[in-house]
Amino acid sequence: MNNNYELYKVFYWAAKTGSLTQAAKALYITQPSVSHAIKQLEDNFGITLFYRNPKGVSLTQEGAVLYSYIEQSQILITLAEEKMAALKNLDSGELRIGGSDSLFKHYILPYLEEYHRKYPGVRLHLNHGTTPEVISFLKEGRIDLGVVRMPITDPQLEVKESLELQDCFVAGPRYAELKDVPLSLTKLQQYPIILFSRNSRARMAITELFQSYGHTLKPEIEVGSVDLLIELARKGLGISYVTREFVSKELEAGSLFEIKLDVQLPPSQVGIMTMRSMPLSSAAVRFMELIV
Amino acid sequence: MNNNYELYKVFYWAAKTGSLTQAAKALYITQPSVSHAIKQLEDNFGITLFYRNPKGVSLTQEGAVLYSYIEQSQILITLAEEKMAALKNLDSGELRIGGSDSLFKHYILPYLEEYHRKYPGVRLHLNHGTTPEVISFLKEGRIDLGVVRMPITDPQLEVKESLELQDCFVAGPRYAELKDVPLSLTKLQQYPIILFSRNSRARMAITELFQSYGHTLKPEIEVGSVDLLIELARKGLGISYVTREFVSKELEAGSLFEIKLDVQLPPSQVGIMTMRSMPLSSAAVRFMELIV
DNA sequence: ATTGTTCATAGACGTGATCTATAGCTCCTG
DNA sequence: CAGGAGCTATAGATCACGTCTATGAACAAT
Repeated sequence: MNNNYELYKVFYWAAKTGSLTQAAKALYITQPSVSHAIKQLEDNFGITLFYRNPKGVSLTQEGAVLYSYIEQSQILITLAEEKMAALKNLDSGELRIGGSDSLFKHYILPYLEEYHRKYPGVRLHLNHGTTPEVISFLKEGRIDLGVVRMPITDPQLEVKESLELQDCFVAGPRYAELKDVPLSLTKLQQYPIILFSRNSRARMAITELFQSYGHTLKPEIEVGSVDLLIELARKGLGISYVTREFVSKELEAGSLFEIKLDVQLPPSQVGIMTMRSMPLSSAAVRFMELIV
Repeated sequence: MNNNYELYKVFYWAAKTGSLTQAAKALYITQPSVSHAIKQLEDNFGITLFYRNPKGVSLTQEGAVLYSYIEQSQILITLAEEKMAALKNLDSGELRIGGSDSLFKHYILPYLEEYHRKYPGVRLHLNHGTTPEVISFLKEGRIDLGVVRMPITDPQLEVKESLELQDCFVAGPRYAELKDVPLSLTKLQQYPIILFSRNSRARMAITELFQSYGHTLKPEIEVGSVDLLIELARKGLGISYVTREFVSKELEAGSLFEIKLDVQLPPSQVGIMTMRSMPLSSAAVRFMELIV
């Protein structure tokens, strides 16, 4: 009694339509094939499933019992196929992105809006965390892709550089005297420096830079949010180290200005990380296409 | 996207075991076959269903969605197959018999007891009614077989004669003077006759017999139950026309005696009716075997 | 009678599921 | 570090079996 499950599909349609001929049409096969399939089922079970009437077929007692199970089963399969089709053309599904709040706000957000407009059926999840946390999320399968600062060296990860950012020091009107005057690192350190407190890539990069010039960077203030970093600089509490692209509005408006240095600050790359071994969901693939 | 449902069986086992190799073993096919089947599903959907890990496979997001549907579907099919096996070897199912109460009580009952002992899983239904009613039940598919008096001439019905009965007149001690004295029909009619009231085969037969001898049978009392027929005769209220085999106990005990007639009363046949066009359920087939 | 249904059966055909063999990969172990 | 033991993927050959066409048989309706 090892039935090919395909036979149940035939049985389902035969029972549902009450006609082997109709079932054949629904399944795009010929009537003898249906006849044969039903016969197989009946032989395998050793039970007659249909009465053969002059104008079709009808279920026997036992056939009706079988149908009560098979009907549900077939409906589930149909639903499954519809669901998969929906997932494929992104009428449903979900996209889970990991990264820092600032990147979300200033880089990812416009793409997310566009994505959501195109695929309103896809549920969006944002998980913020530090770069190592985001990598963990990825490896645990909790997110589809991560948006972080380079460099990432993990061999398990596929990283695609997608955006170049330039970090810089900015200050508010209070320090107007520094405007347009190239500053040395030594001079800079005489002012209160405001840095991002968390162990971020950007923080590490600037610390290393100072060290390579023989300086030690000691921030006056440390904050946990990029927005706060900007706010504090505007209010004149010090000089903030921020990503230039994230303060473009303030720079244009004049509420902040960039401090020129006599050394070149290295640009930083933003990369999109994915797990090398894990195939991307369609939802994620489309987002990647969008962002490039 | 027109998947062979057999593929879902493979998918189910692959997902369930987390290993194509294990799935292959469960399905008694080879690992490449499983590999191939999964690939087909993935190609047809255009969606990757499994992550290929070094020690097996695991479901992707989309694969997990599919699994949630397919798992239910497959469980239903498994249940269906178990149910059908149970129906086949009569661990479940039902047997529905139509007939008269007297035949149930005096003829069918012992077979029903034996049947129930052999197949306790089969639910038994008895539907009593007159012969035409039983025939209707059969044609409406409300019973599997009918037990009735012959003759039955309906061409749609298959009838198997299974028992010969002899109807006779019986009386109680009150009429002891009639014992062992052959009686003519004319004489008989001088006594109060008790007949079954309903339009039964037995009643029709005896009425016809009287007519063939130029008499008209006018019962003093009519009752609707064979038991009452017997009871009234015992109490001396008249002479009952009953089936000899159904009063064998009373005849032996002496509470009733048979009245000899100078004419031969024709025997009557009991037949088991089934619908010619409808295959019998296994439960019914077994019962037929038992009763023959 | 005749025509149009229905399902069943027989036999031929060809696809496609399954097989064997093998490669590539990771992990574990001596 | 080499070798073994897992795992899955791929290629190519084979043949079972699902599907087809053609036909029959039974029944209903015109």
